[in-house]
Amino acid sequence: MNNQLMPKVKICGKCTLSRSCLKGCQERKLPTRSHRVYHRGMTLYSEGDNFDALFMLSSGSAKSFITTLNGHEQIANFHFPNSLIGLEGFNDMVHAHSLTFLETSSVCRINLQEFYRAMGDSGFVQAQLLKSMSHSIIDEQQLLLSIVQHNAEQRLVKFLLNLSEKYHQNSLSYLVFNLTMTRIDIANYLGMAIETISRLLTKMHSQGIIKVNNRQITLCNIKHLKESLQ
Amino acid sequence: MNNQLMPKVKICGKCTLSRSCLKGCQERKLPTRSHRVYHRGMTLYSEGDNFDALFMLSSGSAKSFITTLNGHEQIANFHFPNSLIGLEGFNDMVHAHSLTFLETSSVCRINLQEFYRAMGDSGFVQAQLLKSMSHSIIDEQQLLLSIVQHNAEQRLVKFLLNLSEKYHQNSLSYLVFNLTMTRIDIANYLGMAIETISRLLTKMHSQGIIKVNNRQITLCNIKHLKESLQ
DNA sequence: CGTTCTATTGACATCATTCAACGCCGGTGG
DNA sequence: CCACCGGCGTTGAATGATGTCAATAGAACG
Repeated sequence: MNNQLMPKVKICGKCTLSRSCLKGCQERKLPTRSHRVYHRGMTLYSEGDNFDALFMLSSGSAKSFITTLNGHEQIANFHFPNSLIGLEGFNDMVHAHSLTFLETSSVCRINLQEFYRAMGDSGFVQAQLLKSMSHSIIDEQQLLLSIVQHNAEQRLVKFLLNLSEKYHQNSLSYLVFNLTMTRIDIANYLGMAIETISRLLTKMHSQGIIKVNNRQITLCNIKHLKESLQ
Repeated sequence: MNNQLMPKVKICGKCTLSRSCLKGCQERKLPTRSHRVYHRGMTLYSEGDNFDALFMLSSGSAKSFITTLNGHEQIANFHFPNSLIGLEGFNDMVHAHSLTFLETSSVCRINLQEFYRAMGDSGFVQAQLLKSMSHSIIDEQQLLLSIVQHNAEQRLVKFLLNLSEKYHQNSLSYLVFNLTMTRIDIANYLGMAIETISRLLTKMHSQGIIKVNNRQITLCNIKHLKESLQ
């Protein structure tokens, strides 16, 4: 049902592990890259910025959002490690979103020119990029469908299960984890009132399905959660 | 706001016009292609089918949808001429959707192997594909945002404006056009009850903002429609 | 240690769904 | 040609889920 793998592009097997991948990448004619650390609230790029690089989130988390005409921020996506960031820039070569970090995060910058070169050299890189973009499309659509045909509680459950899965993919506990985003962010993302989020969390907590302790969530009954999505 | 261009890949300038593009494509080492006509209700591919080709819709319209566990059909997208179809297949090389036609339509099949070859030969083709996929991502997100932060009337208005724009891009009237999908399809797509669709259309009709005559829609006051989205 | 952001809870209002009845239209068969 | 039927669309009344408003409390940050 929601066994969606995060988009992954393993251009350089060492990248998510260490900075030493730079050398390896050069040897294999793969894009050179530079790592950098950002802190909560910092911005990687803004809507309309020139699109000259892709980014791989090595650790931490971020939100990408657009700003509507009336100045309202609308979150389009949350990002977790091993997520390739910036794919929407290929459309008209400027970033369609802004991206800010939710916590201290490490990012790997992949220069676009070098990325193109790597794509030309390697069918593998090319296939991985297409796969990644294709996956983004499917992911978006999954989210869309889940919002369209689920009620508020189901949306929230689905959100929690997706988070759980993403943590799992990064070898973290999928039963106990911390929300790196505020309820405001969640409400914004899911298109609900924060009061509704709060009420639903409280309700599920008192039903023993989950445990809520500020930002820390424990999934006590995953089976029940999954079944509630039908 | 919603000046989203349809994804377009102009590999062969003649393609949308005639069958003679085949020869031209071969000369330029571009993907060979075969045209075919489908009628209302016919299926191009189904969820899980092997992904071995992309498709370009030359004329007509179609819907792509997934089938949920309980057998419910959920529409993910409507497609109009010059739309590149099947991009979600790159993820795991099977189609993630099913696609059926809403009316008599003409489709151009682009063999995947040849498409890969063309991508290798031509940076232009490669760039156009990336652009197209990137555009799909943005499109999805736009839809998502509009659903998330708009009420039922605004969603419907946005849907009509998007349709209008797509017709415009295909050199058809953007003020008067025919819906090729049923209200059931629209309701499904927008995540609303068909009764709500019906009521809203009636309401806007009686307010003189639009005219509704069965499947024919006339936008009488585009300015007002756009403003209602804020 | 106070200010600001974030989160919870209750009372109330409202928009959208659900259920139900009915009309329209096209196709099919007697 | 008419009668019947099924899919599509409209309309009304009642219900319910979710948003809004308001008050308060807790957490985070300087």
